Amino acid sequence: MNPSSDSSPQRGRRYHHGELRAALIEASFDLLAESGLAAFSVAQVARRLGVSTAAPYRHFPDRDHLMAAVATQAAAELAEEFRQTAERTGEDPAERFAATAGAYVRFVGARGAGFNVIFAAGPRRLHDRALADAGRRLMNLLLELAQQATGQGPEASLTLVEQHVVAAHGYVTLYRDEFFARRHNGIDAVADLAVAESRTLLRGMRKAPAAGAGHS
Amino acid sequence: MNPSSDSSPQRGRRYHHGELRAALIEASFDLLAESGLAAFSVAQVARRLGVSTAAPYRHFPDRDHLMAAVATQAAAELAEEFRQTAERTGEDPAERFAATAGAYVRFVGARGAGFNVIFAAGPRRLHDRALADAGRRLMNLLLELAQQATGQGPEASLTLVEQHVVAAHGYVTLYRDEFFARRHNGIDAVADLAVAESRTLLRGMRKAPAAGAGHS
DNA sequence: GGGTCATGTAAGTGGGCTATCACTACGGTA
DNA sequence: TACCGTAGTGATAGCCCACTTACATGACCC
Repeated sequence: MNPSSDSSPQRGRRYHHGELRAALIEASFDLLAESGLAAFSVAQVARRLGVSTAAPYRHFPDRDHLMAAVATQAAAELAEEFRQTAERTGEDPAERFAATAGAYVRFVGARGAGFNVIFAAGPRRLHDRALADAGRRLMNLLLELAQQATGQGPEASLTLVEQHVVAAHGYVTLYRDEFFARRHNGIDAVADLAVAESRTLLRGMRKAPAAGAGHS
Repeated sequence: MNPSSDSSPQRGRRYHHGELRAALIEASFDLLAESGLAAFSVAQVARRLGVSTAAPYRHFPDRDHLMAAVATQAAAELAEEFRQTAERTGEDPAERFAATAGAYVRFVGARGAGFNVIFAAGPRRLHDRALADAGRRLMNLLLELAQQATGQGPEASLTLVEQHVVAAHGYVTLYRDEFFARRHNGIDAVADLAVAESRTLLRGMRKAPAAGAGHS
């Protein structure tokens, strides 16, 4: 009887997992994708890997440090996703920018982690340098794509990025809450809605580029 | 020693609270506003009222029924808020519609409950008639305002409502996650952003009214 | 004044969570 | 081959939660 056949671990690992740190982060993504941020727990992640609930604390001092590691990786993956999506989309800068909204929705659908995790309060309190840098790089990438789309400076483009991000994130969260249950089924349909919204935003902005928030 | 001076209850109530059901709903709003949906618990609500943790179960069979009552009231209050906001805003139907985005952000900031609560999975499983009706009325009101703003039929207007709602809700959630911490402080600034986004959406839609989600 | 019943309390059950502690298995190296 | 440090285990403390049960209170009605 090969021990690899009796339970969860692949390659017959028995006592030492070997790459538990990386496995914890990966399992965290799975848990987030399946159950959401509210249901996330260190114990669940450990159980999912078939390892004792104390094991994660060999690799992360506490829950927030694990979350920060997940968030940092999410930011990096998301940036790469945006880059590839823009590349794949073609030459039109407006379409390249809009396409990232769809990429965001699909990414969060598949990985469970988005801006809510990357900018979450817990990990943020740690002042984790790697996480802060990854978050900044992600936003800068979007800002760059937005500037190409608008042909305008960082100031006006930042407004567009915010609107874009907020809308995409709104679609994801309301999708998870089953707000769209009846009308649109499947993450791809919602991703298309987010892209459409981004296009609309850009059109509306071109029509009145000086529109800001400024009154009240 | 007057008993009214030793603890929380006003008017010297001792054993019977008298209007605990309504008080539980009201305290739930406070808790949601302060700590968010993830931190909501029946025990916290009870403690906040200075009442035993078993007391709520005299009025609600379980947690989800309390949440459903809160959600129903939130939907009704929100509808009233939208109506008053539109009224107060003036004659321009586009502005009347856009203004509801700001009202939504401010309402969720103050009361802690929005579409995430109204359409949450838990209460929805109860098939609560009052909640379902209140949610429908809320969406119909928005749809009506949107039709006046676009001058178009329900189909195209429904898309606008979705975009509008998603954006407003996105602003609220990312505001709570302190996404805007640096640039914009205060719920009013974020509310203005949501209004601006709604205006932009409407402009963009007028420019290309046939834009749907349709490709994938 | 006495009974009744809705509405409250105290105490407890069973469960999940974070995190710690003493201990153990194993891989690599002298 | 002996041993040592890394990376696991199991048990446990301390906390919070949802919900239940038996009992206490007091408002209202006769």
